Amino acid sequence: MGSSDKPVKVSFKEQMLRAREDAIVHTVNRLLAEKGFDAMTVDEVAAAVGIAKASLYKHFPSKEDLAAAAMVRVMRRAQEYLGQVPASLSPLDKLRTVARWTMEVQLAGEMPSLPSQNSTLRATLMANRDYLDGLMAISDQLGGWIEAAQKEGTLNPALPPIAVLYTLYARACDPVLEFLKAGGQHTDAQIVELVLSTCFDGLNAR
Amino acid sequence: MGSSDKPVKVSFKEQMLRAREDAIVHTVNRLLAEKGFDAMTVDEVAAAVGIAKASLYKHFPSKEDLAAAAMVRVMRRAQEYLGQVPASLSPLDKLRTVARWTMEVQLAGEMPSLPSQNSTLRATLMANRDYLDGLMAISDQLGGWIEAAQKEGTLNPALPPIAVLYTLYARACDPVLEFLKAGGQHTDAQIVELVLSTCFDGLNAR
DNA sequence: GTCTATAATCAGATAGAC
DNA sequence: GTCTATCTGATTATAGAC
Repeated sequence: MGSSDKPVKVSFKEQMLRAREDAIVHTVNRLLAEKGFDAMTVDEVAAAVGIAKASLYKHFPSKEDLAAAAMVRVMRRAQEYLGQVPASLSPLDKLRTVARWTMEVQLAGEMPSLPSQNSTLRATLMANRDYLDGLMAISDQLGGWIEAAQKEGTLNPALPPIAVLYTLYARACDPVLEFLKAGGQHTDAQIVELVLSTCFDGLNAR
Repeated sequence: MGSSDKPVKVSFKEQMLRAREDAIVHTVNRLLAEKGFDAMTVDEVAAAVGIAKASLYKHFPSKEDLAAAAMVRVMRRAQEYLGQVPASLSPLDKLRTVARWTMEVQLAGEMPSLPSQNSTLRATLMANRDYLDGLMAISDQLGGWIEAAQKEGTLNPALPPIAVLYTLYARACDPVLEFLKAGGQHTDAQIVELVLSTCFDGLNAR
């Protein structure tokens, strides 16, 4: 910091640092999706990235912060996706598109399973400004589409919007995808459409 | 074993043993539902039951077997419930009733979260005869109802029965229930009916 | 079978040289 | 910042007395 004589070199170093941290977070994201927070070990992360464990701790102060960075990354990716959803779509189609995207991310092995129980990760996330801001922004945008779709009469107006929102979030880490994939009877695309159908159309005949 | 002179006393001792093990398994079941397998510690279990940790290991050879016993118990409870579902109900109503029951069990804090990832627990469960038998029996019964409901035209015939089965299983540990409960805006009964509605009727308006 | 005490291991985190 | 080597605490599991 403060070296005003060699801006180019500093910038380069910072670029390398950034790239390294990106690689770390990417690896953490994958492992988080694959095994979950508890089963993921810091040794594993270090080995996968190809650096020593102590070096990891120079970048992130704890395992929780490591995971939090990955969760923040997911939030950012989601926000980017939301930003490019065609405005021409109906509110319901926007929601369907987003749900489809989350499932595709999950099938690609890049959707961290949410810290369902009272883990130490929960506390870290709830204290993380970037994570909470992202979550709020996403919830607001989806919430708007949900209410619009209900006004339009395409989404069941009897459901509280918050319940719809949670249902969509839950579909992003639905174990049904994993089960069907393990069954080996369907392609990824078929699995996505199946779960999308059960989510929006329900199990009942129409 | 083999004491043919004091059958009464032996029976009593076995009864005590059985009761103790029931208490253990019940505690494990609760902790498993509350925190999951990884976060649950054997010390915790021992403390909650009120016996020494070493005593636990006289009953169950490992933490995995402890958890497996709890999972087997859940399977048995499910089979008992299935056995008393009124035969007079339509196939669809049978499925709805079962789904409602699993959600009530979850809200009561007695539904262990499934070992979603490649945990050591998975291996133990897949080698456990009682668990697998129970799972098969349940799947067969539900599978029959699913196909009947599809033939009847009340359940969407376009869905592969296995996908419907997995969807019902997944609803048994749906995080939406926990989320809505944490929100504090709905009673347990309302939460169950909400999720039941989204499951069978879908999010779309009808 | 129950206990106390302890072994054995593993994983998160750190020290200190370079 | 990166490394090797180490510390520390938590956790599964066991030894051995009663």
